[in-house]
Amino acid sequence: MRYWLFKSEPFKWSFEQQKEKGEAGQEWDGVRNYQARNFMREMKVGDRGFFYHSNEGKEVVGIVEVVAEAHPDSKDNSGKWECVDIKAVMDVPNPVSLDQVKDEPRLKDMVLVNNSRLSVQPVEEAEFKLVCEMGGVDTKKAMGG
DNA sequence: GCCAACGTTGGC
DNA sequence: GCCAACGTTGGC
Repeated sequence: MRYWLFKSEPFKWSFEQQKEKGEAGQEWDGVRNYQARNFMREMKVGDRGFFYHSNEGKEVVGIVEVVAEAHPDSKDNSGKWECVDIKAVMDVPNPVSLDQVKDEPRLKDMVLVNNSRLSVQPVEEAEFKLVCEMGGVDTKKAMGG
């Protein structure tokens, strides 16, 4: 089991919209970055991730789960790009802001802090757990245990 | 709205 | 294959 972070501008695709898709989940399409694509290729069904709102909010607002492994992006004609499907698992009761992440020394190595432009990122297990705790999330449930 | 950081493109 | 120019992202 690995952990990830999915970034989206809320006025393009918000966690609210993600939740409306329910158990079936939704393609995480539109990623046009090789690094991000390669991370998606590494994802397995059942992996958990954060749903992060960039630009507006700048906070971790939800927990998601990978429900389909990398497959061609249905919105792409070039054949180069792939995406996974994810579903919403639960809200983060107290969304964890970028400022909070930056203020926490134990999170200084998070990709979110060091490579803020990458839209799909890996998250270390310890980082995932800590952010869950900061957000008031039931850690066991969030981490699939 | 600005601009730094980064990734991609294209001329050579 | 290098690198300058350009476009995009995202924090501020």
